[in-house]
Amino acid sequence: MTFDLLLQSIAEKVNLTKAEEERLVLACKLRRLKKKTFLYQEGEVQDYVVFVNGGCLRSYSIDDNGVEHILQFAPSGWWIADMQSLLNATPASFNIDAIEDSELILLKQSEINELYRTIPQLERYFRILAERALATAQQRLADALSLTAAERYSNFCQRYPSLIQTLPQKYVASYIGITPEFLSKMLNQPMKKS
Amino acid sequence: MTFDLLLQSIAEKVNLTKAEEERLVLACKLRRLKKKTFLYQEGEVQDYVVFVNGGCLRSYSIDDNGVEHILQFAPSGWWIADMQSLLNATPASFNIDAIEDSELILLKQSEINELYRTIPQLERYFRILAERALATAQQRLADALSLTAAERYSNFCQRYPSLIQTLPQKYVASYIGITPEFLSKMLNQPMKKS
DNA sequence: CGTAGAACTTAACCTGCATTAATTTATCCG
DNA sequence: CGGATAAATTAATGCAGGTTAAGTTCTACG
Repeated sequence: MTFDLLLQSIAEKVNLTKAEEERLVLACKLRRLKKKTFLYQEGEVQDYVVFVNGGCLRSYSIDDNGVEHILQFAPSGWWIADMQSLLNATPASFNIDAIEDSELILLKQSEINELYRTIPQLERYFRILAERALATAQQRLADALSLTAAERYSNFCQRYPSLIQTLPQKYVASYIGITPEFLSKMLNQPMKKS
Repeated sequence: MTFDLLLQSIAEKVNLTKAEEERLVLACKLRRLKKKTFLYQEGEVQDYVVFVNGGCLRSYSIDDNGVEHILQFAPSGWWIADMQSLLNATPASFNIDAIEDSELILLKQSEINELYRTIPQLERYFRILAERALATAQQRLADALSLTAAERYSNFCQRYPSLIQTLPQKYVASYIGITPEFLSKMLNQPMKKS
């Protein structure tokens, strides 16, 4: 069934009744997204929270020189959104597109707020989700401020061993904050400690 | 009253009854912290969430060379915690100390989880808090990846005009990810655009 | 007040990573 | 399979920001 992965992922954190699960599923929209096509672009208001049911998305910003900076990868089973745009209903400063052909479950922000009223456990689920995402973001920020490029690459490999296998190298470079050229050089040189 | 600022800050997001407010206050502990003294150090488990009732705290990591990297400032009215340590009950990788003499309201993580059961609105409050903090962290990460030091400084001034007035310059340097020497140079040179 | 320790400044030199550009290899798709 | 396009490599050169070190100003507090 299409919503299995979503419901299972929720069940790991909170318990919903069958009736609650059904109500939730009714609020969802399905969408397929071809590789390299956008879900959202900078400047649009992003009013959906996205669960990746299959495939892989990424969110990224584009700087003044046209260089992309990847903020997040969202493989199967992950959520992704531009929180700033979602919470304030302001134009997004990030883009989200598909790295592979993907299948998405969309939940409109306004629907979620409705659901909170009738399914308190869902609010708990998203609280837990936001707290964990915050913990991750804090750690990544600390890493960005204090580690060298080589250490950040090493971290990435440890934390996301499966992504390293499948992602084009240039995306990894963008995520850890260096150019593809420099990553290539690092990997093909007698590497130093760490 | 001591808990006015806390209750007011909660009331901006959700509504608690008087009875709920009282139950919350009963779970709180007060603590004063002298300037430059630690609330937590790296390696300890941080089991409290902290509301700053007066003064100012900061959280920061220390890298292999002994250099401090500030993750967050928490002036009066803000929350601060090491989420990783708090959620997983693992030793913290961040330090938290007082930049000024401060007065703190502490809430133990286990108490919060208890309170969620009897005060659903409190869970909503912390969901909103976590979501907003996440939005901020995402934006700061994007800035760290894509902006120059001068742009990050300019951003900081716009976003935290009051902090710029009171904070020692070296803390601002640490927050935006440069050395105090370089910040000083930037500020005393014919500055470029942005 | 005075003085000791912070905080800030200045300047010379250094380096990690960026930029550019040319070449090679991999991947997609008709 | 083959040709086009994207990804990865290599190498020369450049620069933002770091490092070190010495000097100066600020600030706390006895």
